[in-house]
Amino acid sequence: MTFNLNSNCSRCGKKSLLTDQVTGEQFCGKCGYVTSEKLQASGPEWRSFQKDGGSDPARTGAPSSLTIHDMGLSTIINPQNRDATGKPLTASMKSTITRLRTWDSRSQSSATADRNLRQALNELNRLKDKLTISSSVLEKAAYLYRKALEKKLVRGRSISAMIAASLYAACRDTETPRTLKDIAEAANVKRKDISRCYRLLYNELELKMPVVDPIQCIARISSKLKVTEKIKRYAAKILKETQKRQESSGKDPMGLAAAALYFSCAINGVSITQRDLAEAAGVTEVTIRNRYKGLKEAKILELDF
DNA sequence: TAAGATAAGAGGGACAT
DNA sequence: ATGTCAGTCTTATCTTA
Repeated sequence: MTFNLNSNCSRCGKKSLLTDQVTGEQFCGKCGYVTSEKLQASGPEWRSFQKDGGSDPARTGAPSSLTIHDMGLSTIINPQNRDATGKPLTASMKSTITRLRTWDSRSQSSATADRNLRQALNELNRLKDKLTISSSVLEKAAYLYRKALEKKLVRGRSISAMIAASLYAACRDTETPRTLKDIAEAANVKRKDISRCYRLLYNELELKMPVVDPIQCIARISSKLKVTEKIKRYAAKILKETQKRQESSGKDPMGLAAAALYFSCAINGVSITQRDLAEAAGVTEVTIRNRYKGLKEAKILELDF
């Protein structure tokens, strides 16, 4: 969308004519009067992505036109539901993009920001497949990244670290149990970098995150192991008790859940090695032992549920 | 072989300077 | 802003049952 300061609105007379980049309509920003429905051929050539394999950055933009103040480089998100390689988007990505288009049409995004966003969304799409993320979480992640972009938080940081951090934040917010480690492995970015970006998002966007519930983690760990419902329920009871006694603050929720499961197995006569449990939970055996020791010292294990 | 113990090192929060 | 401190978690190695 761009200002056309040379002409006046023929209804209200104000110099506030705007051009819709998609339809080419000219309308007045003050009174809404549409002055021209003629399609001006200044729309971007989206073909360039699909034809050239998308690797040439010089060909990613629209053809510039001097008739518009920004030379036609103000962008919209590609109205075709295809990714940068020309493949159709998945259904969940489609809804994400649809929402972003709405945002996009309302803000004057720069070409670089748009390119950045597109690259990030590509990465996000990749992560979704690796981590099996639901579409609502995905949208949240895209939204957060968008906010980060607006606040210029991405400058000087890697796109993949930032989009991974956005995804992690979205998972935290929706109580989807994914650890920093999970995401770091999927994104091929160091855990430390993602965590730094996450903290940045957390502070700058003033996010309020619910604390990770270890009970949620039980399901996640036991899905990788074959564990009966009974054992899961027992482990959940242990965790509820530790939460009640404030034994759980500051501890890795995955470690807590793993220790509770370990004990639950022991009580129910199921033998399971700390090693397998540690692997499924993504923590070390030492951590499980420490949490287990903590449970013993708190006498939680002496309770009869 | 599984589990426990110990030690060194990393990263981040709280708090003071 | 910067440094220190206590607490957590990880990695590695050794010991114990």
